[in-house]
Amino acid sequence: MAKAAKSSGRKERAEGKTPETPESAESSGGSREALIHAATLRFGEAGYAATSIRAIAADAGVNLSLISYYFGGKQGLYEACARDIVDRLSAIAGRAILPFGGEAAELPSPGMSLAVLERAISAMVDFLVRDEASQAVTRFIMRELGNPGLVVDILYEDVMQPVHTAACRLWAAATGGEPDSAAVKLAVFSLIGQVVYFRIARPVVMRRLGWQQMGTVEAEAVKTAVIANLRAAAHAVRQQNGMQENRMATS
Amino acid sequence: MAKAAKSSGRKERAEGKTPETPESAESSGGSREALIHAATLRFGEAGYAATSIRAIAADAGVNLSLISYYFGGKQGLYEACARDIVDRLSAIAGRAILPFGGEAAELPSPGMSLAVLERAISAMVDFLVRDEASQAVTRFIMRELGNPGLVVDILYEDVMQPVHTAACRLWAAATGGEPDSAAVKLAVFSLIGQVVYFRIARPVVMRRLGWQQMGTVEAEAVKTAVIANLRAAAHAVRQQNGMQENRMATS
DNA sequence: GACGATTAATCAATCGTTTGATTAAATATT
DNA sequence: AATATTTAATCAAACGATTGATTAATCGTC
Repeated sequence: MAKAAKSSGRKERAEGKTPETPESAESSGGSREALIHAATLRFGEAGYAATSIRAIAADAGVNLSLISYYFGGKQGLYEACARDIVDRLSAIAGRAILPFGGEAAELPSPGMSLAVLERAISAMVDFLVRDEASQAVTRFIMRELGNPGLVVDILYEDVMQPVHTAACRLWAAATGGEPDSAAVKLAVFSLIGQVVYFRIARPVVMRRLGWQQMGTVEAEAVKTAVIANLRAAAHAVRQQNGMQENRMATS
Repeated sequence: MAKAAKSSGRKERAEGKTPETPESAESSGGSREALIHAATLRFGEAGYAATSIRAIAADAGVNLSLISYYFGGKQGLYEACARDIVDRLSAIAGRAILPFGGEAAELPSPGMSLAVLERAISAMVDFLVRDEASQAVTRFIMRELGNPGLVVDILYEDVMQPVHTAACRLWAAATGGEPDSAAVKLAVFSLIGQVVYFRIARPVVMRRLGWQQMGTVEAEAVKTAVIANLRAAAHAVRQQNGMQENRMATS
């Protein structure tokens, strides 16, 4: 918040001298990347305030002062992590759903649109619920959503908004609705929400289901449940919109 | 963690004298309650590490040392807040859904069971998505879910497990299924997840929908979307279970 | 030798906690 | 009833530890 102003007008020292994102990738011995990697894990696990830059430096195996040297301070390191996460997620989304539902994409048939959505949901479950490596990223984002600021702005513009818009176009194509209508947007949010919740409430879900882990079979069960809801909702909306179902063998 | 042992074996002074939960409610001038109230807000907003006990004491208008005096320290105060939240939520759940789907409750007809679930979802949206006062509580719980510990254990046993079990019984009664089956449990989790997500991703949802606030009409739109999914899913499962629909005017 | 990268040492600030004293109320003793 | 004793509640002050940040010196390479 007031940190951006502070980091820009700090002293004379860091004034424009901070090697902000050395374009030449790994100019150093990788200290910069090691710091971002270690910091993303730490920040994701415990949050900003609970994480000390000493712990991050120790994890990265570099000296404490390199944080100020490369990022101007703790806040700058945090923002670099956020930028890194946004870039990674943006890259994933760019090749996952945008090619099918993006602005420039040719929309598939209703049946195919639904199938594309189902595969997207499936991939989302694998990433969010199963992949252990995504835990830190997920928590990082959820924490930001708690105190919406600049990071959420960027995340929304670069990732969430494009993905949600693409999903809305697919959903509208699948059910016969207006892609920009509130009903479609809310329906898509509901769909996403189910998956996200299985990530957030994972310990509760596992406990209630008696699961010892979240492996292949458990993730498959989650997919089945969410996709069943997706199909049921699509079917209901189709009928409401007077759309004819093209019965096809649902695997 | 090591705090429990420490607070019990402090010195001679507080040895067993720490007024742990003075049964006589407001024995003091309300300092204890003021601390819990202020701490719940602060902890909920910024998290444990980011909150200083000085800020809490200032909010509560009491002296700093009273935190150690009443709760043995910061950790003890945090746990007292968690206990307080669990108690409040447990009381809400006790009169919201347990009377209809609880172990001892007489299960309503399929149609009525669905209606009860719909009303429960509606109340959940009002509390989670609309009520501003619930924000701190919600964040408090989500943070705990991130690092599941003793608090999550208690929360699960006293609130989540009973509520989810009751909802499963209602869902099974409404769709004709086994209340203890994995499919039913996951379906109910999906339902809850939709509502919770609208709370977590509130800033994103509002932005995407172009909403300036989350008032009555917006909450109503969310309810409509989630309940539509509930009905669609119930309809699909009913058909799959060879259950006959009793068409009734859906408002 | 110039310069970017790295280091150890140190800074002031803030943290949670502890201390000793003070006040007011309750309890016991006379 | 009056007095002495004990207890609970509150406070200001200080403590040691840790925090993020900064400084000046060193290293390695071109």
